[in-house]
Amino acid sequence: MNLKELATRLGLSPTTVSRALNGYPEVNEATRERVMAAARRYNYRPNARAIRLATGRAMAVGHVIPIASRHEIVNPIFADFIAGAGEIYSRHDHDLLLSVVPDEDEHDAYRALKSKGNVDGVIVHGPTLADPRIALLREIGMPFVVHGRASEIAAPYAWVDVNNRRAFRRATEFLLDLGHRRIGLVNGLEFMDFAVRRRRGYLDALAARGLAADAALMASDEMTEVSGHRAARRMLALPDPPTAFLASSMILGLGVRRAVEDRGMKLGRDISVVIHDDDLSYMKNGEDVPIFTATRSSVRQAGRIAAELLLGLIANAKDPAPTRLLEAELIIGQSTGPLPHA
Amino acid sequence: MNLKELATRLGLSPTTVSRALNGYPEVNEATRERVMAAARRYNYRPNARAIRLATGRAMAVGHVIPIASRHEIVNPIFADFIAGAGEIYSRHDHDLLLSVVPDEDEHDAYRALKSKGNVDGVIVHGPTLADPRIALLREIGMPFVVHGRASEIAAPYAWVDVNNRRAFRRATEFLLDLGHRRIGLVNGLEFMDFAVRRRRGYLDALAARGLAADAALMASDEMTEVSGHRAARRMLALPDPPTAFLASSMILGLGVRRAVEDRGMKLGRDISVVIHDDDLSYMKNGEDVPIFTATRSSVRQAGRIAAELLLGLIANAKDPAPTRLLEAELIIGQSTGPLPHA
DNA sequence: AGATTCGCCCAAACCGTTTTGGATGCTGCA
DNA sequence: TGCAGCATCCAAAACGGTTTGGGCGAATCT
Repeated sequence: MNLKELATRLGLSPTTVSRALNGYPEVNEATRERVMAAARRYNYRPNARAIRLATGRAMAVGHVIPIASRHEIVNPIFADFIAGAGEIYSRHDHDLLLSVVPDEDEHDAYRALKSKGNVDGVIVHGPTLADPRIALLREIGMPFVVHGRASEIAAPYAWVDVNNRRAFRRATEFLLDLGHRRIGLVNGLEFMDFAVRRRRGYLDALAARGLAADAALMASDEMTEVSGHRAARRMLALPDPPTAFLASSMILGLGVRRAVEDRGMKLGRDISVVIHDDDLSYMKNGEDVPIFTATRSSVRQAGRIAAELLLGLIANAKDPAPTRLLEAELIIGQSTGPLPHA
Repeated sequence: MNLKELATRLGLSPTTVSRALNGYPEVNEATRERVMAAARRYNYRPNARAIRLATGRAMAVGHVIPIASRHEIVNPIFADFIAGAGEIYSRHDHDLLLSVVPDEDEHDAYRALKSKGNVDGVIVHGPTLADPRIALLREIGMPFVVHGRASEIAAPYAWVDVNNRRAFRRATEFLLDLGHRRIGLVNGLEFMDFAVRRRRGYLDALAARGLAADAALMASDEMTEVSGHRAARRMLALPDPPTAFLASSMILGLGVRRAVEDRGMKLGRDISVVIHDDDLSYMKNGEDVPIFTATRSSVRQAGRIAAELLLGLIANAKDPAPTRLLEAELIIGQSTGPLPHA
């Protein structure tokens, strides 16, 4: 069942039927009803391929997820971010196109997306400090919103980000207030922008109290349970080990906890840990009382916001690039306590 | 730059250019070279929207991910499965369309996908025992591959699944061989097919040794850290607590571990735990020596296989439904040990 | 009453490809 | 020489919608 057939069945022209269905004003309300009814009756749904060709719009947005060829890690926050974004897309009748590409092919992927015309815009995930994708997308004229920021890029662009620096500054201050002086930072890879901001927040807090940073207490690696464990174990074996940790994710935090418990110590009593909690649906930080003290910011909500900004940008590309800075809340859980006196 | 313009620039008809680019034999090899060169030079890429309309194929496959409205949990294995599948799709020039829908709208979502024609086939995730989507998809004539199976559906359909029953039987036998007699099962929701099969495997092993199952030692809930913790805590508080656990996922296992350590016990010494390990990239089960003893099967690999089967099915829809049963390997880690004598 | 506007509808062009059904000229063979 | 066969190319018709640019009668204005 297509437009033409529906039109002949109704004794109308395709033009009128199209207009009736799309809510144009120049069609009699009675015939509109008639058309609507017939469409429902014959279960007519306009062919998406034809619409896309006719309108020149893809009615779709792309998410390119690069797979690093060395360490093939899929970002675990991805699922929740996409769930949030997808919610918005389907509400606006847009499709979500996922492109999984080896990271060396990423630029080609964006160019192809543009010239083949199968998306109207893209979300950029996991920006680095001077992420080259931003310049590329501007160059090829593809609307985009970055999830995160790229500190070293001055020109304006659209983004949604958590205030990572402030969050980690507050978290560090919280630990300092509890009396901790040796605080280990278990961070993500520091060519990622968010990781750099978090370290900066941590250093800010130390500096504000006149404390020197110790390179041995700062780890930067992939955000897996295993690497969290490795980093914490190393630090705990130091002659002057940390009494508290700051971990960049729940998963890293789980690794830290394992390292702590391997040494027969107890979280929240012997060792304090604060994590950043992305509020992942499958990785909830406890039920009523949080497992970990955490800086929390829902990545799903970030996905929703990013999607909304992008759709807005697609609708009128001339708008100035929108930005949105989300504040993380500090929630107190069972994993922190005052510095135990030795 | 489009076909027509490229054609006039070359002094050829669109027909010939199209054929040259698509490798049809009825075009002179010299002119083909010329066309190819020009296409590269002008960076011409055929418009995907037009191709789709002209060929009637969507060149895309859909993944519908239902969001349960009550518990809004995104399946954490999703990211890795999709990464695997996406790898195959991009190799075959297909797009991956993600549809995030509230689960009560899922049927509509499939129908819409079909009648709007924006995919050629779909992957069905997380089948239940008598999953209604299978009948629906067959009815509307949409090629599909199920990730998992639906035990109560007799008619043939395409699927990729792990041998969950055998995996859990082996895991249980492994614990029994270590001397454990009270083994707690921390399972997923048992309207999910995989969860039922796993319980069956567990029960098989018990029955084979003439052991009675104890309902108090079987939990079934969402697969989150928190619910793993809750289930294990409850069981450990029993008058006759388990000495070993079988957990349906790494994340559940982490919850179990927390419950064990909450009671001051040590994994692998006081309490044994075997998990099912989906080999998620961000949740590796240790590096050289596995953290958990586990039945392992890569969900990413399953994604690759499912994608390949689906593309095959799309290419010739008349083929009999392909199926693939993957065996999990049992890997021995640090989380299991002989029954400590009381 | 005649001119103008308005409400409603339609024919045809268009989007950018693929595909159908020839057309043309050259080669080879009887 | 005549004709079939082949290699190579092309015009035009799809694909299924949207959009442009009217057309036509009835209502409104002057």
